[in-house]
Amino acid sequence: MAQLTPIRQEKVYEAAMNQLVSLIEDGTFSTGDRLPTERALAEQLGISRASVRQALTGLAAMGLVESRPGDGTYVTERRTDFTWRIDAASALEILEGRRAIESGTVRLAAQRRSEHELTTLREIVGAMDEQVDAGVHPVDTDREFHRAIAVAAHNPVLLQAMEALAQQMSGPAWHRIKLWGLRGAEQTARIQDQHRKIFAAIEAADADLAEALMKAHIDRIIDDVHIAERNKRAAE
Amino acid sequence: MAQLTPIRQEKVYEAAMNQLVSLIEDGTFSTGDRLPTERALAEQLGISRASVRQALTGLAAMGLVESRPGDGTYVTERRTDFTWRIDAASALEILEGRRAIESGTVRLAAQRRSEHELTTLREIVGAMDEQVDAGVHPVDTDREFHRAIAVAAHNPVLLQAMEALAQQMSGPAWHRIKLWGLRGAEQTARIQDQHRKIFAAIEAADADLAEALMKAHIDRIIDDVHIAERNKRAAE
DNA sequence: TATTGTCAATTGGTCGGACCAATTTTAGAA
DNA sequence: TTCTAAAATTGGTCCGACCAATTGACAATA
Repeated sequence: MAQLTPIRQEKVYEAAMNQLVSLIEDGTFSTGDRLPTERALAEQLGISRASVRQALTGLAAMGLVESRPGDGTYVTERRTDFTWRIDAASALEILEGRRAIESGTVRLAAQRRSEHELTTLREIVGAMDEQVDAGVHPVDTDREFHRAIAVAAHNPVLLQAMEALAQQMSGPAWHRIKLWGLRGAEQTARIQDQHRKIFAAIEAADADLAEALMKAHIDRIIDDVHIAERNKRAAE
Repeated sequence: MAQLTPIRQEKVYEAAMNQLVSLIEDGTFSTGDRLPTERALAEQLGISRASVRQALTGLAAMGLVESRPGDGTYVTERRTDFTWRIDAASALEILEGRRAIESGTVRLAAQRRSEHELTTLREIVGAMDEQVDAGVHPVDTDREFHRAIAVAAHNPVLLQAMEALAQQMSGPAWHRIKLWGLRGAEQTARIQDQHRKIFAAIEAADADLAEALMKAHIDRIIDDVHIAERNKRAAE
């Protein structure tokens, strides 16, 4: 006997849902747009408002649309950026956050980096080399380096977390650390050496090594901060 | 100036949805079970049948339940051809973020936890034990556990990062992951065992062990999501 | 002028009731 | 006992009504 497949009767509200999803996906209704009113949709689709509401409820549950009473129904903004509300924190607390986030980030970067991203990183390391040789502190380039790693990790969550922290690293507390801690040709050379090793580990796709190096890198900075705090207290 | 947050009025069908989701996630209604009839739910919840249907439509759109005319509404069995669209990817991204953040958090918690925080954690683990023994899935308690660890880490940056991620873990994909990714007495027992070991490491102030255990814990969940996704594709 | 208050129109949210179609159960007929 | 047809149950759809929130127009007020 032939294999019979059960007839699947498409429900009205499912049909409406599919139609609306198509219109949203092909851009007829773009993110932020307001959909026609429920009553208008009901009329245009030739179905009852109850069915329209079922369809919209489904879309809302999937996170595709959002309804506001008295206003209308809107296509949800595809928010890649969720709010990392990070209150002003001490330099140490931020560094501890970076230690966690960046050690996970560099691990993924070592596994996923593309050739192009590898080239970018190589260029950044080279640029830092030049600046160090010229006796300049590669502050901005350093930030670029860490950001490029986050990009290479191909994870927007971690990338945004890093950027949120980077933004915090411009407060007064952070400024003082640069003055007291990260001065001196010797420290600069040390940091640059760590950068080179981290890049090498990423290039070699050695995730464990890259993670360990990044932890050591930030741990050293944390130590510097501790020393800076101590010097500061002593100076007072 | 004080920060004002817009008042968000919970709609009736959303409240019903949340209540049903909870009951499904903690196993009161298990996979394959038949829910009460719409009319019964309407009466028990004290709302109209229309609102009940909205809630059920939402759950159906998330792939949590399935309705059959003339029969009833059932908690979805493992495979359904309903699209679990975009969200699987973002779920993995969030889990990767958690892996990084929580492994750093638990390390600090092991070093800094106070006696009081230790007591809190012990109580949470105990509560989870009871729930597991009672055959209930400790969904909320699990969240409490992870949050308590972040509190014990004494780092507001990491705590806020964790809460930001926790807030993201409420989309449709997550309900499905909880439903048929982390289901089964076996998996529940495994997870609870991991929780106990993590707590023990924190209690013993063994930061390295705690970090390793937390990574393994989340890696297993990531594996589960991969498996669930693979099952999904295989069923299509 | 600029702010505040008022009112009407619009829109989504909720409700109750009604009927249909599919399914299951029941009761009756063979 | 077995089969069949009616009845009860259940989800699917529709209608009409009212509520509550929002908006915009316009008057009132400082």
